[in-house]
Amino acid sequence: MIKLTANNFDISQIAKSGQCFRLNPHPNKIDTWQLVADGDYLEIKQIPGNNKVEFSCSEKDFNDFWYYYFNLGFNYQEVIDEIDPSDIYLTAAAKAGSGIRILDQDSWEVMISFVISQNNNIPRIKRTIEMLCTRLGEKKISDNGTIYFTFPTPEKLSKIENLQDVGLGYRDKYIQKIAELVYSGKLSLHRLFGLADNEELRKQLKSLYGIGDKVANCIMLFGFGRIDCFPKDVWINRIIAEEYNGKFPIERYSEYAGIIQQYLFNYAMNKLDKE
DNA sequence: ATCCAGGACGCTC
DNA sequence: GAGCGTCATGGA
Repeated sequence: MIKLTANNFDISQIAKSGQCFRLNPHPNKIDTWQLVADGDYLEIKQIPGNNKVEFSCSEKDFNDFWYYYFNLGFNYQEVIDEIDPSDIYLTAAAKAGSGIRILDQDSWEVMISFVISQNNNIPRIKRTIEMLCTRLGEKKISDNGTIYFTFPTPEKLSKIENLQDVGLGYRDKYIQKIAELVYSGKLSLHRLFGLADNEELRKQLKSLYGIGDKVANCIMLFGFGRIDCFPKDVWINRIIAEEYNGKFPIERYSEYAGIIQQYLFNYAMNKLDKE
């Protein structure tokens, strides 16, 4: 078990920020969340009253993996401090989401998860993904005896005939095609990682059946570490229309636009501190 | 019951 | 290139 002091780290805010779908409150442990990621299971406990956090993993696993997964080397306060103080809405949003971090998630899982997310709501996205994992993932048992299911592999998803009864709706054909491309080797996520140019990566993601501009940006932000991507979903578009007269000054925050996007999205969707 | 959801596709024009 | 209807499904 690892215990540390972490600034700008609030696991509850991260869980509710809509960037990941398999991070949920533990059903019977107080102040504790459970996470399945990259085939592993982790419990995160947020100690109330200070900024200490406990991770249920070895020091080696923390140093080799979870430290990067939770983006702990990045100073989020510097981002918050650079927000235009005259921007009342964004200032409030950043305050309400000051514990959010952009998780460095597995690109395959992010790709499929955000294809599922289109024209969908978060509770149902979570339920669908959980069903997908339970039926097609690998069953494992954590060190503390918790049973969990890993995210299904490209091979599994490409070989299943009846994906529709997992609750994917019309998106089943998108998922199946992408899974086939990855499983066959025609699409290499490793090769995509090598594309340093955002425009080129975005173009290649959007060439896939079922991935448009918004989903491509989410995949880049959450699965490829491109924190300068700014996905525009219905919530963001609504905020820009209602709070910014149709024009948000994203160029001011271009290097870390994805973080700003998360503050805005989280604030609006969770209706924080708004009368 | 009706509207909506971390939208994309395919068809017009 | 912009403007529409359509696409499953269930949460609120």
